[in-house]
Amino acid sequence: MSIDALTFAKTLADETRQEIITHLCCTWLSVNDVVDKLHRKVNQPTVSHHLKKLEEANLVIVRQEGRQRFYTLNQEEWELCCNRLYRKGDPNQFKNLVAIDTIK
Amino acid sequence: MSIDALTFAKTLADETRQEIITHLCCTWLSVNDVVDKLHRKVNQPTVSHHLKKLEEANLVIVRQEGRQRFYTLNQEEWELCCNRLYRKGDPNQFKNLVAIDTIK
DNA sequence: TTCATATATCGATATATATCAATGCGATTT
DNA sequence: AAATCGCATTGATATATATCGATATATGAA
Repeated sequence: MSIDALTFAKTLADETRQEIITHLCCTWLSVNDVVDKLHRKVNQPTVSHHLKKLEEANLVIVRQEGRQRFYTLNQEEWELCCNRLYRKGDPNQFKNLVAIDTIK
Repeated sequence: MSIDALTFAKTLADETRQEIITHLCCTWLSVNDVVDKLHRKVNQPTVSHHLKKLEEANLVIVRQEGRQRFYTLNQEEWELCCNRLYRKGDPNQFKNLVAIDTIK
């Protein structure tokens, strides 16, 4: 099930999470990899917190391997959410805002 | 000048504002019109607050008429922001996240 | 001028959440 | 078994902001 536009927006509404997303496109990174990518501006628990939020929003996929957890962007979900925000020429495009959690 | 992805997300990350947006597509509404559309779930100062946020994000256009102010969705800006979040098949699409305020 | 209307602003409050240090927990290594 | 590593969770704190009542302001009406 796909998340609604409000959850999508709330998940994106944080600078650290946006930065994390930019690093998770087309790659699998462990939690500590992400911490490094952020140049240690934030600590590991903070990264864990954000990854959890992203996972709850279905915007990342997780793969456990030994004692590491690898994350990558869920591009399908990303595309779904973005397309729901805007479809060119569709007069009903804004009906999908706010309270849509019944899609797919 | 167009807003960056973080401002866009933060502006959308509120249920009341999303509801307001759905009512401002293709119509001009006064502040009190919006209050009515929201079935008075929130009061006029709250609506004023949200409209100001939307105006600061360049997501609405304002037209003053007498003692009323009419708002409508800025569809160009909306399209710009959405397209910046996702462009199918563009491997660089996520470079536009986080800190883009230099566009146009 | 006085009154009413439309909206913005202010001050206060409540709620959400980002962040970190400390710690817990499971998996691997020695 | 003991130590270590990777990550999650917890508890505490700080900050952001949504909301409202009260009030200010500006415009139009009487």
